Amino acid sequence: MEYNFSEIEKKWQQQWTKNGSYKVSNDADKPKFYVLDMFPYPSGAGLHVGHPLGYIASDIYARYKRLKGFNVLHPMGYDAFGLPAEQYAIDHGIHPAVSTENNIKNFRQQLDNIGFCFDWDRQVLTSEPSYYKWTQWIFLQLFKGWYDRKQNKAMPISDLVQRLEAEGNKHHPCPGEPKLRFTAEEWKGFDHRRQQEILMNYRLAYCGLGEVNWCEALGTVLANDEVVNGVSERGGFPVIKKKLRQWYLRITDYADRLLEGLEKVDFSDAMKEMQTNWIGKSFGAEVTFDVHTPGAPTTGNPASVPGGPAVSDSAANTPGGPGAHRLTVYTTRPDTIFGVDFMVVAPEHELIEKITSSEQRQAVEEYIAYVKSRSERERMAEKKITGCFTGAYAINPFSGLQIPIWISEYVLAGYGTGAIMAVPCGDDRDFKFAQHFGIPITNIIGDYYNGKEANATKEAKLQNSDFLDGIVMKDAIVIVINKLEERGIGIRKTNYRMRDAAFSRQRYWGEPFPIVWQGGEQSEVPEHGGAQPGQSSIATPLDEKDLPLELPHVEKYGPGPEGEGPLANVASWTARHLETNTMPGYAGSSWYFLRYMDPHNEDVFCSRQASDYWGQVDLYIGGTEHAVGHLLYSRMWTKFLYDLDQIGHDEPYKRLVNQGMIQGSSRFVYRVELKGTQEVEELARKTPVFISCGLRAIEGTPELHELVTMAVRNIFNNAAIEISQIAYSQLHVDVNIVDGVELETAKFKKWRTEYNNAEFILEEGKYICGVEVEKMSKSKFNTVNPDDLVNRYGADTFRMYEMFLGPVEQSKPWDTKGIEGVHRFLRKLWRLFFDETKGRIWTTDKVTDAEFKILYKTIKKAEDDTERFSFNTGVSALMIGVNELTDLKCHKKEVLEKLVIILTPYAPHVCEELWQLIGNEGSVLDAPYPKVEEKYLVESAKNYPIAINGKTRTEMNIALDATQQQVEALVMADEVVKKWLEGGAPKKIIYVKNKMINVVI
RNA sequence: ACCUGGGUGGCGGAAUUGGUAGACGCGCUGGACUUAAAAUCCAGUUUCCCGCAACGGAAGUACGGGUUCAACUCCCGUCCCGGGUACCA
Repeated sequence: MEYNFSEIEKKWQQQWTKNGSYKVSNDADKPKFYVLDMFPYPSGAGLHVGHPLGYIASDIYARYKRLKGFNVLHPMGYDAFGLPAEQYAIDHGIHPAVSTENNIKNFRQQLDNIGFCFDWDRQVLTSEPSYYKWTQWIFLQLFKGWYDRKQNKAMPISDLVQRLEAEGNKHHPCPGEPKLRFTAEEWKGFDHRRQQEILMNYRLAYCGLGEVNWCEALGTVLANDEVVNGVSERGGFPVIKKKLRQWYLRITDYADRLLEGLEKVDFSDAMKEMQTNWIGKSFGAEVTFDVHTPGAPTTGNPASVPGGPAVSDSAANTPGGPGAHRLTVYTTRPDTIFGVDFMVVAPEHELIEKITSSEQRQAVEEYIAYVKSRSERERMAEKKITGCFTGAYAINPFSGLQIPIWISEYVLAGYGTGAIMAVPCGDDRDFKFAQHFGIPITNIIGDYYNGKEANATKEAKLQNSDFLDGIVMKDAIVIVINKLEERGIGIRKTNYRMRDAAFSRQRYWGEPFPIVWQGGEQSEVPEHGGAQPGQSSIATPLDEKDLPLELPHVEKYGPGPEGEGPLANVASWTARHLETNTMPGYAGSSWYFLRYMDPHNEDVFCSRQASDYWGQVDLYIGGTEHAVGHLLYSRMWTKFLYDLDQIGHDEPYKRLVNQGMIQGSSRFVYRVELKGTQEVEELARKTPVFISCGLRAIEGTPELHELVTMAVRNIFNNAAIEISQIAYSQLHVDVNIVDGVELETAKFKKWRTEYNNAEFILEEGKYICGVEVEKMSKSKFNTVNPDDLVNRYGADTFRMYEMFLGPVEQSKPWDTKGIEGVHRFLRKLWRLFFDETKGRIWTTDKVTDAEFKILYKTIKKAEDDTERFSFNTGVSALMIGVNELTDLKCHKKEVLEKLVIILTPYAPHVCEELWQLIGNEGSVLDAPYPKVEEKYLVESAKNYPIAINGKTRTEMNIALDATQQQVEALVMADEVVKKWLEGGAPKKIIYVKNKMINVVI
């Protein structure tokens, strides 16, 4: 009787489906456990071996918890809206709904092959109207909500309106326009339009202007990814920044709660760190500097600046006439105010054109043009220091000194005020900038500054700092802030690096906004960036009973006339004045974990009963690439729904485990490009010549030239061939036609018609490919399809091998080779029960202590490893167990059936089969997880390693209850130890019970 | 550039709390079984040195320092690779 995996797996997959083995009920007397995977985007490329890694891990854990007696929810679905399907539609004319459906069918087939325990009755699809109805509904609640900072929670906007009517906005300043103040009377005096304008600036989902990458030639907005070297990736057309009306989520209102929430969830420290840094909460001050441009009239003595509005960075309402400008910076280190040697403003800063001196104007304009040609990504990644002096000076409010104002791309417009005060002795980037441009550096920290690099210490006693001299920096911070506030030239300020989340896309394949623009044309975008977009129209929510607002069918996916989304071209849509933007990819994924709990509910997004039963996701598995996007958004939505009392918990995920990426291991061939006579080049064009990787290493040498010449003469059978120059190009080759690193040349010739008559320059008779570890991707020909492996080795082997590859949380390159070993393990397990010739060999004989010891040792290790997600060592423990039982020729049912149970989460099919074959009733899926009997594991002695000065020299078997004295006596009597001591006495003997012994001499 | 993770044999990796570095598996080498192959089983496999051999010695966890009786593990610095950096998902 052989281990026939394909029959077994087919049989049990059918059986489990038939029996509804994976259906999950919303009420059970068992404790609940919710295991969730980050659902996939159903890409056209299908699954590669990297996808299932996390799913297998979660599947093992879900099955393990089920064996442990939990009611386990383990659902799956698809994040089905997104850019690739739309791009595919543009390229191939296939509607995204159609390609998405096909892709999902394919995904499902592939997933089913692997034998997951998903409850498919609960599948969610974000692109289904029955699902996005509720995405739209939640959006409407956000639109109709505002954040009450007094109560620290979201409230309905109607509640705000009542307050504004009663008391104006003095207790609830407007987050979108902090300086706006009005009384109840003023509020009542505003017309409807103005009131709506103001409310927009309170809403949690609001409209504003945002900069996008605009490509005129493609007539579309591009993602940062799609912009390379300042031009579009497709076509290489110029890309500029353009302001468009956008929707935003006011996630910044939740910044503090998103930070606090991290304390009560079980995420990795790295993950918490990343989110914390992303939110980037900092404390400091905004400081306003007067600006003076030589050649223009100035405001005179800084001390005489009138109180007025404390902070303003615009000249418009600054008294003092033309030329009187002010620059506001944000700093976390106001204590260094006397060390400010220059100011830097972002190239986008609106003050630049007003303050630039006539001498510097041309240089500034050139610099700004240069910055515009660079993508955001490049600006950040640039090591090179660039900048330009504006010709203007800021006046240090304390010293009265003139400080040059520079522009540089390392200051970003979106952070703080878009301007900084630079303190080169205390900040590394400022230091490098000062050095590069020869700006003199003021030392305010004495010996802490060595003149060679900046020192960001807060411990130094300040020098050259007037009234701060002698004060330790960290104490000076608050002194300066108080002084700033006293004099009305600054305020204390908490700043967040995180910005509000852009929530609209000028695309087709996403959720439509349930918004109608009333009283005007929504496409009117003010030319000069006025505070309010679409001034003549008012965003009005659709009635909730009219949801879902279904995405209309379109034939073309091009952008609208003003760069709006494709919906702007749909006459019926624009006739109703519906919003033409759609929601971004992360909308649907921000709450899908709730829908799984109650997927078919038509009355609410998820009943309170269901969400109270399932509560938080107990285990969430997904990649770190979502660390700051999806995870923050979904955490915010959860908190919002909690504020509205729609759900009873305010953190979606109790525990998060990040699976690593499985990287592709790419293979390369090297095509030789010959330069020589026309005849040679012609020949080489018709007959591509490839050189083996190892030979290529001697590139440029005469040896290579000779080698290639000889080879080419040989190939073309023409001894007269002369080659003037050799180059080669590195090309990806499909990993599936490479055996290890050796190219299967016959398959290669068939791979592409142009290679049909390829010739090879071999090393030692083989063509060796180049190797590089890269992201797994179709275009790199390094993807490995799980289906092939499942067909060849079975799902159980595949599952175990993916786990055996290494720690789930670690990224590692894929290598198919080792899969044989895991397959051998399962066959070896099978042979504990059945013999090929003899058939059944399992018995009901009495189990020996030695056999029990192996069993319980294995259970203990496997359970422990499964519990802590160390699946690779778990598999290893199971292998060791089977090896040892095989060595003892143990075929006893009592041992084997317990082994089968603990293996079930990893290899469910073969375990179910064996479970039945040894005569058990019911399914192994619900078998009780065996308890470890510790009595078989008790040891009385240990083989201690004996180290001399920390280096292991010998071993000794010593009783575990030995005392220090006993151990010392035994050790001193040992021959090896004596030899090392050479008659002397040891300085010390260190004895760590159950660990080791170290003799120090 | 910034944030974050990683670097251990020919390869994937193990070493859970500072305590025998290389578990388990792949590959490779040799052997057994077989007409042969597959399958299976046995032995060996970090590098270098000495030696007939057993035993033995030295080095060794990216690199350079440090702490400690003891460091893959902790600290300081450097290099390299992956992920993220706000419109890929």
